[in-house]
Amino acid sequence: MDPATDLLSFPLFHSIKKENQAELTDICSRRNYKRHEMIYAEGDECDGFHIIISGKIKIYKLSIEGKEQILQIFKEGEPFGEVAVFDGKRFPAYAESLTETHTYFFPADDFISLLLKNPAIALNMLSVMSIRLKRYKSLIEDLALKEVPNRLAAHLLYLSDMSGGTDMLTLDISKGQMANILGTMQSTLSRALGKMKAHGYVELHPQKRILLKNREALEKLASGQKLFDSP
Amino acid sequence: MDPATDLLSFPLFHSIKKENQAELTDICSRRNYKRHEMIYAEGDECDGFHIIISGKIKIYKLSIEGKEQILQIFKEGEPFGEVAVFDGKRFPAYAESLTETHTYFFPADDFISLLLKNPAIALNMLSVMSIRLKRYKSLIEDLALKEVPNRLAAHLLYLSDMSGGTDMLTLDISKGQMANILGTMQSTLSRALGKMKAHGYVELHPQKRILLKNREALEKLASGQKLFDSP
DNA sequence: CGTCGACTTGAGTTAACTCAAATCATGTGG
DNA sequence: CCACATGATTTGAGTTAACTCAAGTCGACG
Repeated sequence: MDPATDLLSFPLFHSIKKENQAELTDICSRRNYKRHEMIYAEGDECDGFHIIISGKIKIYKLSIEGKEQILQIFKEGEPFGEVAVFDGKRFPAYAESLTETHTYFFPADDFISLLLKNPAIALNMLSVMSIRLKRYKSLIEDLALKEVPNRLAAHLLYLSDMSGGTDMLTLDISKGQMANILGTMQSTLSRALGKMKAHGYVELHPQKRILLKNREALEKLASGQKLFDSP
Repeated sequence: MDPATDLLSFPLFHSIKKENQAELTDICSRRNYKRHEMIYAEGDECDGFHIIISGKIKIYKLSIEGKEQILQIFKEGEPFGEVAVFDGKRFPAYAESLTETHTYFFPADDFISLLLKNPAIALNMLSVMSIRLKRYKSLIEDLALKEVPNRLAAHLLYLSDMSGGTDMLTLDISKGQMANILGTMQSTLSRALGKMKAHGYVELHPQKRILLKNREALEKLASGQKLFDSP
């Protein structure tokens, strides 16, 4: 639990210079959140960003009627809230813990001056943000160009990738939350999953588990092809 | 037309160190594209990124049926293609010139080593990418949570912002391309604009010009409120 | 003035939405 | 260990925004 060694284990800081390691430890502080606690709201002034030590949080937007669109779910090791650090002032979305969560918090100004002394970390940060941009681009593509079953297939395959390519997924969120990631309703998601089951592409098991049975078909769906309702 | 002074005029390079200015000039080269030329395709290996000297390009995704979703349109002074430089290997979307376009091209490796010597430029780049992430977040929000008329209102107000807050917009793209930005069909866009006109929110003028007549109503629409079909 | 691409309008269809009811899981206290 | 309560999920029925396809109109430009 020594912060110094702890911090260096995050990929973001691997390449920090020896002489700045103490500074890194100094500027960061620990923050703790209970389940379902608001970490920041859209429009809040940005004071810094977090790296997750343990737990799980969601970044989301709210419509005027209160419907939510989840932009991303972050787990241990991942930074969040960094956008507001570099572009200026305010958080562009909400952040809320899904489980009990512990983070290291880095004040914006201190972190920027650390970056100026450690360009390698700035490069790491650029790479983190690049990956995020990429993900957002494909989310936009999905929302604009694909229908729900196709988005669902893409998401299932993504989840499988994230857990090392296994065919037996264990969802760590409710199906309602998953619908919010896919930009649809719980009932629509349920029907889409039902159809996939009927076609033998997946099996639904208790305790939020889903078995992928026909990867090939799912890949086709994910790439935008329509496989349902042909005959 | 001296590249050296030219390059320094881009905000990205304002803070470059004196001793690296020559290097900056050395590594970059000029590229020229005719109207409607493909600059790179999704999945292409990334060799570097561009800054636009003059002209206009679109970044877009294609669905399997060939429908396009425009992610962004870039004009003079803006960098593009930088995501692939920092995260690795391949371009996540297509880039195509909309008009005759001239750019400075920076090879990825050379640029990264320049960044390591000029952390301030890395910070500028982080800020550029932060702004992009923010824009994508709100595009996702719009696509997932709002209907076409609301997205249209938001986009009109955005265009007005971009041109200094004027009420008389001059579109620099066709309505068909605009529909692709909004994630909808040309015909749907046309109907939505028609409704806005009928309600007196906008006036449609020849030569791609649109006059915003009721900003307040447009703001309400943009924030997700439904104003149509009440009586 | 004619032609070509851009835009609008019309008619019919559909994916996904809303709202509501029914069912299923899970955890708790008796 | 069972019965019930609570929340999550599924199913049903009706509605709607937006889609497709097609035809018609406008407008810019040679």
